[in-house]
Amino acid sequence: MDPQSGDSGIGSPDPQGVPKPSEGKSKKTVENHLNGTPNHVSHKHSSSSSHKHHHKSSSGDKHKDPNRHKHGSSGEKSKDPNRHKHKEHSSSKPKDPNKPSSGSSKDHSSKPKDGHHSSEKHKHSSEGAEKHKHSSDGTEKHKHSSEGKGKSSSGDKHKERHKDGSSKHSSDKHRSDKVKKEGSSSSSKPKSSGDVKVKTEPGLSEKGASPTKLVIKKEKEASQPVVNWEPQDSDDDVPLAVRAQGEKRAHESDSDDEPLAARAEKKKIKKEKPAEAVARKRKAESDDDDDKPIAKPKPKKKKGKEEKATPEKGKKKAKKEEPEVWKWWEEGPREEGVKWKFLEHKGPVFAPLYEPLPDDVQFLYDGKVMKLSEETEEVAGFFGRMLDHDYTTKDVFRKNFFHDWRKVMTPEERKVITNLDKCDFRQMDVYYKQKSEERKQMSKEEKQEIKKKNEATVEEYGFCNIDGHKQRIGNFKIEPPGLFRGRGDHPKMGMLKKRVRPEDVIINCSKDSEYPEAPAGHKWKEVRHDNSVTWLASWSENIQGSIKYVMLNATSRLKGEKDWMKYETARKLHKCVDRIRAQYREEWKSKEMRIRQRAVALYFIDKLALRAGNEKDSDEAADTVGCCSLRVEHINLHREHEGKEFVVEFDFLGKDSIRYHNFVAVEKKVFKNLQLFKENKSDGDDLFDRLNTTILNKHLQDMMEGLTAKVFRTYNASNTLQQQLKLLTNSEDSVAAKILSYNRANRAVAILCNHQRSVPKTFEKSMSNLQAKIDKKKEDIKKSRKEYKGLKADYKHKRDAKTAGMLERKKKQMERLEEQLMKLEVQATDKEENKEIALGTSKLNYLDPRISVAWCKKWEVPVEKIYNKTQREKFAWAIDMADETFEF
DNA sequence: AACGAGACTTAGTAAACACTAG
DNA sequence: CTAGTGTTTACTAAGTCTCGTT
Repeated sequence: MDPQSGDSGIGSPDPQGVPKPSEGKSKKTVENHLNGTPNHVSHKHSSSSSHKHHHKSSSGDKHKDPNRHKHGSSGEKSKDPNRHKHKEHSSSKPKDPNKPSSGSSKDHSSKPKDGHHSSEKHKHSSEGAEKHKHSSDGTEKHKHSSEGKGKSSSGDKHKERHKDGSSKHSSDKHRSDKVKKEGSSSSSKPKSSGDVKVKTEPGLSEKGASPTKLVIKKEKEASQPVVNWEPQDSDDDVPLAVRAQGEKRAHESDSDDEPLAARAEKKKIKKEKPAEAVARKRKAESDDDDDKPIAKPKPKKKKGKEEKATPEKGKKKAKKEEPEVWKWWEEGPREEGVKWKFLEHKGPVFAPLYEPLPDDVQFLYDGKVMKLSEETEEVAGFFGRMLDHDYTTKDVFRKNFFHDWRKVMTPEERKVITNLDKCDFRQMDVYYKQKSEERKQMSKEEKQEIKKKNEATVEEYGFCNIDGHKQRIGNFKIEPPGLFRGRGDHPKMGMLKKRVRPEDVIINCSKDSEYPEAPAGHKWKEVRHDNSVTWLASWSENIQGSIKYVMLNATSRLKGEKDWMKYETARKLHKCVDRIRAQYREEWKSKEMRIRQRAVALYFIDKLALRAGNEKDSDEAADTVGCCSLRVEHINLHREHEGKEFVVEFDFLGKDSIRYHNFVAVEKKVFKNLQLFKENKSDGDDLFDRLNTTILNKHLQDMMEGLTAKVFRTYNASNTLQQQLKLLTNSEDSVAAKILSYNRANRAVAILCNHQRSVPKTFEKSMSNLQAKIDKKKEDIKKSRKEYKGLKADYKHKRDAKTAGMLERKKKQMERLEEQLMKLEVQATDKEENKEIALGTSKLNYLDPRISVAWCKKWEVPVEKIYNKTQREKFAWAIDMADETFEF
């Protein structure tokens, strides 16, 4: 049946072990989601850990390796024969479609198979032929190989990709895995392989892991020092700083003239999108009339009034934030394409200006003190403050940084400073560390004061008035300057992220609102009134040239409504997924290569919850892929693996350079198709050369309105949660045990979606603390039990009321202790299972909150146990509308 | 079709904060 | 109250997908 066999699959995981992939056994095959999932985990994690180790070891623990995922790539980069095929490779291995990776062969145990493939291919002569033909014509895509030198063609593309030639991982990574596997196989992640987490392995897994994690580290720090809008500047410094908020009205400013209407006009043309349709379906009854009114509140209004939207809640007012509770979900649909009718805000808050270093903090060049100009010093400080980060030792990072740093130097400085190796930033590093230490040591009062100031800033800039309601803005602070640190092996790491000025910022608000005022002495780049978009301000960033936006917070109606629609679309898919699955299975047999590729890719997206995989430019970002952009080197075919037939091994870096490594048993037709897709191609060539996300999404759109590749992730994630909850929840369990079940269901989803996290730095420690607590509790119980026995014996003799009372009390105590013990144990299990899996992402972005709310209501688990305050705010709509009968 | 800009969602980590045990 | 921990929030990079152009 269905590939997914999800159902069955689902069931399979045993309640407890569910998450645990440990049992990868049979299920894996089937399942997909569930079982399959687990697999990933194991692999992935393990792998990851291994990688990590790498780093760590190599790089030195402390710093985290910026590239965590990169695997050993960092320095060595060994060239992975395979990967780069572009260039040299091409020549080298031109043809061997099958085993392109000669070198790697060892890694790919599958080699033999390849041979098969070829033969097979012949078999499917028809197909083969077709393919060839395509290839020939398919020039567009670099088709490769077809002819001998195909390589070259392919080469080009790839070339560009990894320009540096360093290939990343592939081989390395494999290697590492292997190692790990062999070595401590178990240790890594247990999962699928059946072993259960062997945590024990101190060597690799644990230790390694944690450090590894660290490795990750990010670029963030760069900006850090920045600080917040703290006290100091408050008023003066600030030209940029917004605080000036004066009183005057800038509005008249410029462009505004364009009639709002006009703008709206142009945009609105679009047709309604699915989501919208859904939307409307929801509450047909309510009409928009009411919103209308709100819409054009008078310009001035300000906060006070907003509450009114929902009369009822107005009450608490004074107290905390707004009375909130504006039940926007009970209102009728908005006019489509129009995101707001009225929008007023105070504009973004800029990063504080640079504060020059005190004179005693010096920069040395070639051992000699050198006074830098302000800007040069500022940029030097960005580098200096991250000195203990591993990436300041990376060539790419250093090179990019130095290049950009020189650009801000004065001619004289540029003349002198020609070698980064001769720069000594250590005093800056020390200085900034000291400053942050001081901040930590501040007295309570001082901290209090800062906090107050921050709150005032939030109160002033953190909210906007949209259609008469006061709503929180998500990111009203503009990103401070610093050194860019992309994730993974990013070609631009170390580049200078420039300071954003008001002149770079476009403000979006109602024409009839009070316009935000640019900081004193500055002007906005533009003030526009586009109500077809949701952003309040935007600017373009200098590293990738992309646009950054100031948008509303997740609790806002704009975001909430969209989120709700997202789940409605997924539920819609639920209704026709069988049909879609049947179709793509049928298409595996299609005569047309492009149809088969599309069908196989869709199968992966559905079964494994892979991301769509848009194409990306390798000069601009790390080399990562998704389903449609998988390359030949990312999958290995194993006719047989660990007792299963037709196993596809995935090993690639996905979003954020997180590794995805999984062994998946697939159906024979899929396997055969993959062999064909790989034929005559070498590493670096696209696996699905006749497919891209546009084609795929277009096809999906035809099958269901509003359907795109990512809907499958949402659907499978939510569906898995619902099924797992059904499976794992025991009515007799205590609330704590039920929560564990919930977390396990959540975990199954996180594994499916490959949501990883680094092992918390303090994991080992906190785990052993927990264990100690458990041991102690056990001791207590033993003691208590003994005492109880003693009392009992006593009572036998005395039979007096007093002893009876004591006996009773003792008994109660024992029970209490046992319960506490159980709770601790549950906690320990949960923690261990969650070591390197991040539940947050799926909870926040993939799981229909109504499923969780319904579950809570059904089992009488307080929602607070599942969602914290922020989450409850974000999912207020679901909490309010779902009852225990909700079905996804 | 291929591109590129634009808009918005999804993602993991570090900083900030809250909480607890000592 | 302090230090150590666990949790939440801030931050911003990295995806997806749409749309208008060429």
